[in-house]
Amino acid sequence: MPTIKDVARLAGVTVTTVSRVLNNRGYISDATRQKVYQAMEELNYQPNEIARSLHRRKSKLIGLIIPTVSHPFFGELAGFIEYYAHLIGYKVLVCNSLLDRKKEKEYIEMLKSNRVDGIIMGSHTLEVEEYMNVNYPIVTFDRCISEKIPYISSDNYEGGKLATTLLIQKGCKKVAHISGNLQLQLLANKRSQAFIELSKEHGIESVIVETELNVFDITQYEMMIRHLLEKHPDIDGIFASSDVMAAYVIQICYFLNKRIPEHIKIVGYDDIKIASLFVPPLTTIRQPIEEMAKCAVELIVKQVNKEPFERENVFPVELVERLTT
Amino acid sequence: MPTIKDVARLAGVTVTTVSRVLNNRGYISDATRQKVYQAMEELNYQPNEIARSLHRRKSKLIGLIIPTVSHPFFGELAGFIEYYAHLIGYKVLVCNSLLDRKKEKEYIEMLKSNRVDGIIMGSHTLEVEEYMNVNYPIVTFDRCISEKIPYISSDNYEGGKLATTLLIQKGCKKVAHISGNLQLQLLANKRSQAFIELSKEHGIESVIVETELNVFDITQYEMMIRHLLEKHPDIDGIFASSDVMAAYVIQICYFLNKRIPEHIKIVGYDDIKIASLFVPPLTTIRQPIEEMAKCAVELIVKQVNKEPFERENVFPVELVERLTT
DNA sequence: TTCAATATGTCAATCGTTTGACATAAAAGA
DNA sequence: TCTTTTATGTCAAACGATTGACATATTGAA
Repeated sequence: MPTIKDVARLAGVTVTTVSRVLNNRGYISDATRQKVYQAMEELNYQPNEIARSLHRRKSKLIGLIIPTVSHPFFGELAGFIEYYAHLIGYKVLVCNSLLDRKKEKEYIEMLKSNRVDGIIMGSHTLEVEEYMNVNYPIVTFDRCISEKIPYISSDNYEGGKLATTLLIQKGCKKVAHISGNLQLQLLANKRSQAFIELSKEHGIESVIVETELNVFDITQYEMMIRHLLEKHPDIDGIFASSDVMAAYVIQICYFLNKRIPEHIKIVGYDDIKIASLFVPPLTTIRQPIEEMAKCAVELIVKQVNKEPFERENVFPVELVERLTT
Repeated sequence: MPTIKDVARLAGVTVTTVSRVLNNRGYISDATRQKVYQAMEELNYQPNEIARSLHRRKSKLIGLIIPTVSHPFFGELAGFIEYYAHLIGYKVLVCNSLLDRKKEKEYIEMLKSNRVDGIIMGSHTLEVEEYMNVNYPIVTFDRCISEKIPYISSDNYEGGKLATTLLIQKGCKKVAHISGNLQLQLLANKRSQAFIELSKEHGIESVIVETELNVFDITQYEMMIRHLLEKHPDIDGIFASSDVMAAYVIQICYFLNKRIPEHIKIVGYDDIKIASLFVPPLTTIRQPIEEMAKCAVELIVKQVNKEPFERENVFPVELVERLTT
């Protein structure tokens, strides 16, 4: 691989000059600039970003830790994060924690070693204290870690409220909620909180089942939902805390010959792309994933540049009514 | 951030010694080793991987270029690639080309600048020649670029054959195929080729519609499929070249009151996780995504280590029969 | 006692780039 | 003509780690 020296030699100038054209600083005549460009072209020269990073002590790298990019919600989130990062010259190092505490910790260490400029945390199995000595620009999804660390979330309470209210309005007499893991101190728990409060407020019978940690044990999900519907055959409304979860519900209802929305109504959460392709198309609470992703990148950049930023970034949620309610 | 010098100072040894314990080379007494570890602990020291990369001229970075991680197939692929890369100490830089030629080129340049150890290409809008001066370990998904570059694909012809044969066996009289973009020189085109040959061989009427490049124009897909089914209302079997595409088909059939599988049978391709959650659950051709991802990482590593490797890596495909046929 | 193995230190180059300080020379403006 | 401005060069340190060559000192074993 050619270095800046090779370029300098070929262009008949010094490395200082090459560096000057590379970084647009100091005086450079057009003639020299052209010579240098030509030499770079000829050698197929690419400045070594590693050396640059080392020197300027900025890697232009953002670390992204999520449960897994293969989950549609996080996949879309990661896609947008990478999109907005790329727009401003940042690269994204994707880390799939699989909600494994050990991996999550390893990844944080790894990202620190690689001197990423910031970390976006969308996976939260670690204790709050563990973040204390991460003296990095950091942004959190759906979890409030400390006074200093900014977080991003959708308006979870409002989302839970919209979902629950819709079910009640549509005439449900007994509603169920499939929540995420409530042990983790996630802001998403407010969805469940809203569900509980609203159904109580309206005097509607309600039941909650909680999801285990291991996100992708398909048969386990099936069992759980099946069990729920068999134990409470009179459930006529379900608020699932994610669209993927709602997909399970829809399918099980199909096998149980419960017609949607006649016998049972379903509301999801997230509004991932494929939710509109379910049969029937899923009514869900839309999180503005793109805006949230953009915000995450901006929050990292602001911290890098030592600009002021908002700590609380709660995004409005929207009820997208399709055909499951 | 503390450096190796700070550690040396605190431990009362030289940087050479610290480096020796860090890299496990030369003689080191247990006592010194402990002192050094303690100093590292105390300072919360993380060796600077950027400096290391610069010196050893290996970044332990793999670049992954795909259309977008938010597409379920590529999301799952990316997830597994990251998983296997992480197992052996590699990190993954994810690049979403959005099938934009310019972005794809930019990303290749960027990855070269960042001196990634290898590139996994899953997005192919570029001309073959453009790859010529990528003198990197490289692996390709579903495209054969040159004599030297290894590629990975599923047994596309066999997949197309299995799908088409199944439709015919199940009694379809007029079958349709929704292909990807056939201009791109992808190996996936063999799915279409098999479809054409098999339906002709069995004397079955067939029709093909081709997908445009812009992957995610939802309404466009809908229009296309709707148009297809309206123009040919007697189609009773569809082979979609991806599960996502099949999801569109299923939904449109639902709206058109075509019952699946009674009136029309559908086969997808990929077997993404969510395909089993469709209603009805999708019959599809399974690509062994995990094995393919593992292979991609291994092929990069083998090239990095200058070990011999296979150029053609075609993975067997499996018919997963669910309820749409 | 002597030799080898073990343990650590010293020194400096290297990876590829940036940058500051300074020198020099040509071109341009007053 | 004299002074700026512009254009380039020279030199060397810095970023943070690795490594080879060599020196020295302490062990322990023969």
